[in-house]
Amino acid sequence: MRIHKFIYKSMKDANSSGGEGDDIDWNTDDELEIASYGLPSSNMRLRGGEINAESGGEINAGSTEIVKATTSAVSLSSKTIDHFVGMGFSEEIVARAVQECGEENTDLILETLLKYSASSSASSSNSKLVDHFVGMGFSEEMVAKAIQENGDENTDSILETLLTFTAVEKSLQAQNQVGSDLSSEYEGSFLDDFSDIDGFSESEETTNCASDKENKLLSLASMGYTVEEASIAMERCGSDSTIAVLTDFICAAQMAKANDALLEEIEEKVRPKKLCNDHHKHKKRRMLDQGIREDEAIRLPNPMIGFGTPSDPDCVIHRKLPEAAVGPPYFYYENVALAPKGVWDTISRFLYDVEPEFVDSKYFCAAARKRGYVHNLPINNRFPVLPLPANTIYEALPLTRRWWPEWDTRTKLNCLQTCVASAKLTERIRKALEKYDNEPPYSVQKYVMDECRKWNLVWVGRNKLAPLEPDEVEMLLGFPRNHTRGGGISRTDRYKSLGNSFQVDTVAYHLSVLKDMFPRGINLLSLFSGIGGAEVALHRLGIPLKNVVSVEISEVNRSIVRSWWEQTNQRGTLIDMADVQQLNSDRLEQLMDSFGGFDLVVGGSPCNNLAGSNRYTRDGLEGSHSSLFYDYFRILDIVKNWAQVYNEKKIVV
DNA sequence: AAAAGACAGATTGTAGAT
DNA sequence: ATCTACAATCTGTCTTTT
Repeated sequence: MRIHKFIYKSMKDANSSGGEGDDIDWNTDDELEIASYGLPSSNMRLRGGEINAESGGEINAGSTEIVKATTSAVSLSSKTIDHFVGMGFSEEIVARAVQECGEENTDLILETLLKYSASSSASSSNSKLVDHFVGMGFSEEMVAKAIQENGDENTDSILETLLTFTAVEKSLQAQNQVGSDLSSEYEGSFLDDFSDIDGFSESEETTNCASDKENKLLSLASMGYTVEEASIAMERCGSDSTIAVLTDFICAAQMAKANDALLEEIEEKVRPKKLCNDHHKHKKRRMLDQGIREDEAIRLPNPMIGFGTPSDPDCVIHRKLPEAAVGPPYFYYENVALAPKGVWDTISRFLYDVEPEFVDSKYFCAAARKRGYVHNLPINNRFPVLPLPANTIYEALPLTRRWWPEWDTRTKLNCLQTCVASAKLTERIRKALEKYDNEPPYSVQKYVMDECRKWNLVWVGRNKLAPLEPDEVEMLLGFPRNHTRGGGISRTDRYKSLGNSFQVDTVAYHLSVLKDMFPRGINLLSLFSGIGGAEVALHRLGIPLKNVVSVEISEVNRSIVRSWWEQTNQRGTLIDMADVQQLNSDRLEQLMDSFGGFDLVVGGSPCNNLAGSNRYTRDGLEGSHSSLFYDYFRILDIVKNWAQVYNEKKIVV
């Protein structure tokens, strides 16, 4: 508990220049500077070589790890003193501690400093005690109540009580998200209600899981993060995540918020000028605004060909990956390109600041599919799988050619989605067209074409349009015929599974560089596998699949992949499971220990809260499904850390 | 109960015009 | 530089049918 007290205090001190209440309060100049350049989490990462062990419910375990990581990450020599002073210790004390312990052993120095800190706070008088905790950011009222309950002797239990108060208060606020103004109301009432709430929480949360969760929450709170941040992080990353992963998450979230705050700050600065000198300054503000956004925000390329396509292979010859991103293991993450603003910035920031490769599959096949791919694969010497797919609608669906009118100039289909047009619609179109013997007037053509583009209709007879058959979608996406057919899957589910899948030729092109690197095959971790687009792509490339761990929530999809696996005479092992959220580090490490880790981690997390077609719950990356992205990150991070430790061991041996 | 059918705009970015 | 029109979009929910 002492350690927490200290860290909490030092964080608060470091952040004293701004921020209050629920807002993220990290406003030191250095951090804002980092944020303003859109720089990565990698600079902020608290990742040491040996912090991937799960904390076993001990309240101190998590934060001790962080302290170790932080200290070992800092270079020794003259910077040591600055480092600890920056943590909130006085220069005098640090100097003494360094003298006592030597410069080398930063852990020991920290321990000594903590002892100093603890003994000094233990000698405080009562009023000093109140000030002490108020200085930490607790309200006077709360502190008084806590001291009353615990006496003024035991500072540890006082702090514990305060943290519990805060946690309860915050969770109350979170539950009643009526508005930010409510906090003052709660401040008045929480003390009276507290005993009841306490009883409730104790009776409800007595399982190990819950107490571990609570401990982590408290650990994070004591590190200076708000309980709100901490609980969001635990929700996103899973409650069994290590403190390191959780702090990673929070840091990245803070980055995002800081970026927004910075923008607002600048706008605030310029806004008064706009008022006194309307037109001119208005323009200037826009320019400034756009200037920053252009630097910050990820923009979609036009044409959307990424780092090259089979027909145009040499767009970008070389790229430099951020160090934290360099594999092995290799990773490949996919989602819709046309996501709400800021989504790709967040995704990229989490995935080690790798720039997404945006590719439209219309450069690979006869249907468009605008997707972003974040991966750390080499991009030279890619090659397409053979046979090359049909490149136009005519080639893909030759029987439609006969009925295709002159005025329908489409050569490519639009994105293949999960829903198809109704029979009613195609009937309306037919009736509209039947009024005319020859070519319909422009207005009708326009109507028909709009519907054709919206629903991907194709001509199957005179005046007769139809949605694509599941077989045709299969073929267009590069899957073997009947891949999703039979075995108990309905037609509707086929459309749904296919609509949510990879375009195999596109993905295979990107993955093709692995063939020479892994002639004996790879171990694959496939998250959100769907109908196995990645597996099919690798198989079609002739890359042997040794061990495949496939995680997919839909039972019919798992069955499709299993069936494909058996039909293609695979020599490897397919392990499938349902829920990425249930895939914890213990299970992962057990798997990785058994066959030597993963060579590739593929995943396309749910897009339904990002996709433009969603009228109801397009909530962005924090949506109930799309937030599973954070599980991709969590799991990838575990795999990367495992690989790092594994490689270090290999070097030693 | 499961499957199929019908229908529900908004958020983006872009190209062209002013 | 702004404005405007236009195009694209791995969907959800309710109702009807099987």
